[in-house]
Amino acid sequence: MRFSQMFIPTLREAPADAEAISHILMLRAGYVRQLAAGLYISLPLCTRVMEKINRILREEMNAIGGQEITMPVLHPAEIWQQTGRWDTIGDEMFRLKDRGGRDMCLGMTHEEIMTWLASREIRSYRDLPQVWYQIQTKLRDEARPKSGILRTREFLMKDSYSFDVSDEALGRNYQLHADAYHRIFKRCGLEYMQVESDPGMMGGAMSHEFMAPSPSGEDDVAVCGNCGYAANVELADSVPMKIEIKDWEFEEIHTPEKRTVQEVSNFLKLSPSYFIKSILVISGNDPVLALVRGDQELHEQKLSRLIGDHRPAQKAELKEILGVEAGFIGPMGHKIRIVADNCLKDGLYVSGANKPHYHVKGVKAGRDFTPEWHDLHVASSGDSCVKCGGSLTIERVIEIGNIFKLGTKYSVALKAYFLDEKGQDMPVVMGSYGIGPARIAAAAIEQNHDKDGIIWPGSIAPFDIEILPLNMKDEKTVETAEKLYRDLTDAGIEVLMDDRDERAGVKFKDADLIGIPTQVVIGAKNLKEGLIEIKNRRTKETQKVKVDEAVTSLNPDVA
RNA sequence: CGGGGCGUAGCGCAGCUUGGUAGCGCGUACGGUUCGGGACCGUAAGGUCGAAGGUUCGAAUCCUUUCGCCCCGACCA
Repeated sequence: MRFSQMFIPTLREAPADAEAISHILMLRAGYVRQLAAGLYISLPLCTRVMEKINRILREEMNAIGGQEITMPVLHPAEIWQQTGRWDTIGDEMFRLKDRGGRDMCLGMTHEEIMTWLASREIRSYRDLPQVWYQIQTKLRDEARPKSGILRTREFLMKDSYSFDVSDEALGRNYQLHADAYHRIFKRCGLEYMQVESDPGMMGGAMSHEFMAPSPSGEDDVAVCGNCGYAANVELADSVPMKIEIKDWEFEEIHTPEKRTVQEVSNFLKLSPSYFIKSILVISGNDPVLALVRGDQELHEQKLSRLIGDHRPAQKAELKEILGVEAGFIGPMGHKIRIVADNCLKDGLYVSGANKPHYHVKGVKAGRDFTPEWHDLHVASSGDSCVKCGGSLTIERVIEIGNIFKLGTKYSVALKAYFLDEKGQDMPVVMGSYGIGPARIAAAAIEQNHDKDGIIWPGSIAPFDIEILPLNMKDEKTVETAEKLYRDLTDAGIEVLMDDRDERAGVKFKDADLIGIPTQVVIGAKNLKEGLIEIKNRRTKETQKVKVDEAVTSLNPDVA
């Protein structure tokens, strides 16, 4: 492809409303343009990258027996009503009516439609297993689109669905997908990890996420450096840092106007880890007192899994239920349900005294209060691994893929049953598996760039090689470039040739921005000695090569 | 949805406090000189100042409403 014939609108300056590196570079290098919040136009270069990624996805999905199909993006409401998600999903679903007044929605995912198809077509255990996938547009009315291409309202997703006769069979397909995902992300040149994740509202039994470390990510994972335990902090278990057990008498301390853990901690010159943080929440109509150590954050999702939906208590409720104002709550002497983080089992602590402007020192679990024990804290750096005791670190990541064991939730709701060998009607056992190709591209940029621009991993770069004839008015340069362009193209290499009549500097700058892994620089001076330069975009290392040996040195199959 | 910020030429910005009819850099077009890391000189085109309403002799500037975009948080099947 010739640069002059390709639409590559590079920008000298980054538009002001871009923040994430991948967003800035995709705009500057002429890969995308924004249409509206969370809606992006993919320009020619980006489209090539997406095709590269999608090809890898197809190859690996086909390799595990996936069959590509294409589902509509516009869905009738009824199917979503049958699984209940029409009502549970809310504003994130784009809804509309057709001319006949029928409720419709735009697909944010395809469990329902895939299951609908299975329910009509799968009759016998002999029809199973099936793995169907598509690379299809999803639409979600995101509360907050952000970070350029990372969180958009319309995006491509590779989503596959497995249909099996049993949990064991599902387990096999689940593992096949996990293996395929590892191959996919490796081939795409990403640094990534597989972590345990919360099946959440997908209603499944087990799920994992594939995460690419990047400061632009939106999730945090806890990773054990020793045994490899890795989990989304949404569910990560951890053992908090141990504290030295104090030998305190039970005593009341006057703490005037000191309400927060931080304030009392400063006042008493005592680390926050010696405090009990007491948080009153209302679950349904019942108050629940949740306790974590002073240096911890209460984990809302863990609490939800324990006590169900809840909300923080209001000030008035707090006073009414506990008889004391916020800031001086302690776990002692209350009749309500109390749940506490495991780490409070041992040791003596400071907590509110249940009377204004007083705290107590020497509070002991089992003696002064008897809670239900659970893991209720947010894992943080420095905590210990629950599996091996190793040290946990927290990393910011971009979610690039996920796999779910769905079980029979959707098949039961949509009556996707089959007859087993005994002639019994059984619900199909399902899994669902997603990958966001645009997120792969964005993560690749986040992980591979420098001050000058993008550095694509070769497998997903828009081109393999960019040829830079530095002076288009020099006959020898042009002649050499044209021949090399033909020879490389004939050798099956994807080449972009910057044939624009631009100054050398402009070509260098644009080439670095665009990020094609290998640059071939053709300049008059070197040409006099019969040489051209091969430059590695990542290392900036340059190697001078004889013109007639160029194709050989550049062709990885030969070299 | 809560909090914050920003909308002025294709892009980046100034002008707004203290109203007087819009400017700078880059880019674009044309001419010339240049030609290995975003060249230089000259000429030119390009803006209903996000939109609507109001105040005023006069509004980019003051007031009201509204739309859009970004960031933080909540949410994220």
